[in-house]
Amino acid sequence: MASTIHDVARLAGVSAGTVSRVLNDSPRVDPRTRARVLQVIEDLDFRPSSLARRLSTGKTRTVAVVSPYFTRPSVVERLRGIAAILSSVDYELLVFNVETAQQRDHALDLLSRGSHIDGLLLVGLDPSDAEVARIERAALACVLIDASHPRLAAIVGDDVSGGKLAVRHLHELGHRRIAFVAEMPREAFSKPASSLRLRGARLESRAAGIAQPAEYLAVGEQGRGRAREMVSALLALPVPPTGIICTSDMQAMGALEAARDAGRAIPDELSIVGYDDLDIATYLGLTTIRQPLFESGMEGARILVSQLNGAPRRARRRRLKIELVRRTSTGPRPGGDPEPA
Amino acid sequence: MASTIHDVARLAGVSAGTVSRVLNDSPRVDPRTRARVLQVIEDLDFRPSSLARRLSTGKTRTVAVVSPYFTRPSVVERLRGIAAILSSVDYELLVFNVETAQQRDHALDLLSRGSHIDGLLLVGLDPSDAEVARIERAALACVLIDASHPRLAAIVGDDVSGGKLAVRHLHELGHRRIAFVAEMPREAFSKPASSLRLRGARLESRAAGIAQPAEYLAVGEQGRGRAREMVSALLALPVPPTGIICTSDMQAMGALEAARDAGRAIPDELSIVGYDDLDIATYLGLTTIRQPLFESGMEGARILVSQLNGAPRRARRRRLKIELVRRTSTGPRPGGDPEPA
DNA sequence: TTGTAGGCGTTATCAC
DNA sequence: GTGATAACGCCTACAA
Repeated sequence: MASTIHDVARLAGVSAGTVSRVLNDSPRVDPRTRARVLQVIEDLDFRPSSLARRLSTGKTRTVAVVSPYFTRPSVVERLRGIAAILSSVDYELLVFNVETAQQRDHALDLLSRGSHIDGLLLVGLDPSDAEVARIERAALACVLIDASHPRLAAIVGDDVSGGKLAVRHLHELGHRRIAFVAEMPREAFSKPASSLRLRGARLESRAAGIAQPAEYLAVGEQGRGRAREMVSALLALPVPPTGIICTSDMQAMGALEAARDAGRAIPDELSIVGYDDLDIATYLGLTTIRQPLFESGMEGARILVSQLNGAPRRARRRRLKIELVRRTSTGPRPGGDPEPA
Repeated sequence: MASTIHDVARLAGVSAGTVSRVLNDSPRVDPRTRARVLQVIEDLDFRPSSLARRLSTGKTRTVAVVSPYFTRPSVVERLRGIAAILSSVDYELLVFNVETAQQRDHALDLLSRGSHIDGLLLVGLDPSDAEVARIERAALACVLIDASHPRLAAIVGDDVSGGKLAVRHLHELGHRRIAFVAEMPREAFSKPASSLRLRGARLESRAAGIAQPAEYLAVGEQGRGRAREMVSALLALPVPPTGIICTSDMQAMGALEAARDAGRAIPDELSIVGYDDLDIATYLGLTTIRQPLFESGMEGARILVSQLNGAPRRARRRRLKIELVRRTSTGPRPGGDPEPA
């Protein structure tokens, strides 16, 4: 049905090779033949089969991105950055959403062997050594976003600093009773950024001489619902925290709900800090740690493309800047005067 | 570098054809040869090149989805439904995010000719007759989601009914001064669902004898920010509306912000209705029209796959049920007693 | 400048 | 059952 390069050749009275040269605008072709060929191409509405071309050249101009829960707002934003870059340089984008360990393995296996992609972008997903070995064997370019591995290039947020920033902010506002709400997905696809943020928070707490009682640490599945439960429990404590630091904005939303449930005024009775600075954060007036999600996607894609263009595949770790965005969900510690430790 | 079917053949002492038969588990192959071949495949960690296979069979097991603004929450949810079905039947998913008319044309052109996909899913995007012709010529299966065309299968929400439902709800609560906030994207990719919802709303208004002054209709770009502006203007009117119907939850968020800005209590002084029932709607307590986004994606993908499996490609329009979800953003008309028209 | 021939890695149609 | 052989549609030496 669809016409081939041979049809064009025949109608233009040239050989298939010549048509191919026109297609790839090789310099060595007579202007008049070129014109003739182009005319026939136009008439036939002919487009070369990208499949055949790929097989022949070994280049697919396709990259795959695999990510757990690609539906999460933070991931979507990264995906958007990736798509923006790729479409600008005319690469196609294959997406794999993985929600179970099995899907994860399947996708990675498929991609590192099927040889129908040039590059791989892993977001929020730490590959195993064996997987990295296969990726290298397949000569695939690969960049990690919000994940890491010693042999691969990676884009990460500065999560430890982010955690520190959050604590410092509350500390400066006079808070001494600070609780943490962290996420620990059921399926651990990566050493969660969450734990790094938590680590930063604890480091800063220690440095500032803030006590960290065990009951002030709540860890649970990601998402608003679970966070709401956990924060409700925190607020029901005999000595509840005056500040709560969440490792994501979604969790912070849950915290806001819990505060509302418990009748705690924000920020007069309770301060809440989120992480990500999603779009809704401005709506919520949420004080949060902003990390450049869109940019992380762009940057990861850029590096991948440069590797695809022949740049050396160094295992460099690029750490993106974060910053605290102060809004109205945080305020001075209730009570007025400093609290005895 | 990577091994081919011939390497396997050689090492197993058979012909490539036989290896191929083993790969596609054809019945007519001696159990012992099969075992031998499988062993070699294992040893070599061999996987057939999907590219070569595709070229040879003409089937790619890949479908593309193209959508404007695939980053919008409602689209993401649909995408998730699509991905769920496709991965379950082992199809790969190529995504095209289009944000300009040019990208849109480019994507459609590319896909309908490159012949490297089996099917096409268009979400929120009405193809032109010419485009449909090309799609048919390329023998591509194609299903529309939240869009329509006389010659293609489509999944749509019952937008007209949704608009009616919203008006009926406010009417029953006693409201007589009802304003509409609709979205009109800068680039019109499809006859926006928004306008259908609006139509339903107007029909119901007329039926209920509700006046529809021109100043009660605000149309602007999608998104929270613009809606906030438009609603602020509505609230500043000499005779402001007591109820506002938005054609999306994002706009409803903007409306809530505007109400907050203007110091209007929700729902005591102002009722607001959204559309979509996004995840945040529960957080906001937003009364809204729920449409099954995830299901629409699944259903669209299902139909596409069935077509790919040989089902007839009928241009059937499947209309998904919607329902009103009542929450706390709507209440009785302020003032108590009925208003003189 | 252009044509020819071989190859990319499979599958499919024949014979044997 | 299994092995040649010819597609699939393009690219790219190598020749001419």
